[in-house]
Amino acid sequence: MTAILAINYLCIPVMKQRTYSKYAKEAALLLGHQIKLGRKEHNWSEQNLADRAGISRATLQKIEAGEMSPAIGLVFEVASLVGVNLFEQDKQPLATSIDLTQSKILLLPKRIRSKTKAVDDDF
Amino acid sequence: MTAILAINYLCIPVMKQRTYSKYAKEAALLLGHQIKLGRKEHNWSEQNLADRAGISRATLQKIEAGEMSPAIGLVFEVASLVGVNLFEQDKQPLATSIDLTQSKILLLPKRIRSKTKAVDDDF
DNA sequence: GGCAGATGATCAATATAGTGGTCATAAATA
DNA sequence: TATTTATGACCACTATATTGATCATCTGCC
Repeated sequence: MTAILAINYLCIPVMKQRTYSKYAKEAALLLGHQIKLGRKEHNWSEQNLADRAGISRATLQKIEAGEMSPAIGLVFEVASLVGVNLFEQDKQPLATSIDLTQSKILLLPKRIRSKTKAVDDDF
Repeated sequence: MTAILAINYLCIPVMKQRTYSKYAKEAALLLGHQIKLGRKEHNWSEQNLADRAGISRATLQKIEAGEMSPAIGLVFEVASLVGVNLFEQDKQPLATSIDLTQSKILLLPKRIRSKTKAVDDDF
């Protein structure tokens, strides 16, 4: 019994332990904090906002804590509910920026051909 | 044989079919397009960028397509790799904005008490 | 034209996120 | 102060994301 539990504990949870850049972690943390602030400004409890977004309170807590695991759709949905501005560049509607970016993509070649063979072509 | 397949198709995949606001969907789409643009400007192939980020090419394709399911940590990590500016407000380092937001949160009451009992206290 | 590499798409297997539930504790209101 | 509600934290279960692989089809480059 104890042996089996030990085996489970030691062997089963082989996690990948992904790492993130400092910038990515800070961005998620900032977004989470802004959402928490926005929620409080609306005078909404965690449960209230979670219901509005159609997610569980546990997930909302992860989002507000700036964790990296929640789905980006859930995070953006909550952010939009509390009025956090994603991409507030130039006060344009997002659709305009989408078109602009898309047109820039179309100017570039459809496929990228790497001249070298390795993965270290930046310096 | 055919009957079993029909049962599987009709009954097993009972999806929740989550809905998202237009704003959230547009934000994800814009971010995905900006990442794709950034990747091409670096002359990186999908596989190349996926390797740098430590994710699979399939996941990167979802991210660039602006899908809502990828984890926010993966999206932000890829965005930082290609140089997309999350939260470019005021050219401040993100840490400064984090502190600023945190201090605003601390000014508000620690717990929110809703006066009404229902979920419709906004108008 | 020919080809090596890039992209689009799909799948089964597995890792992990999301949920509903619960508990203890903190703190706003009466 | 008493009470009611919000928050923080945890758990097992289920749904879903992520992976690695594969295949077909394109496309930049020689």
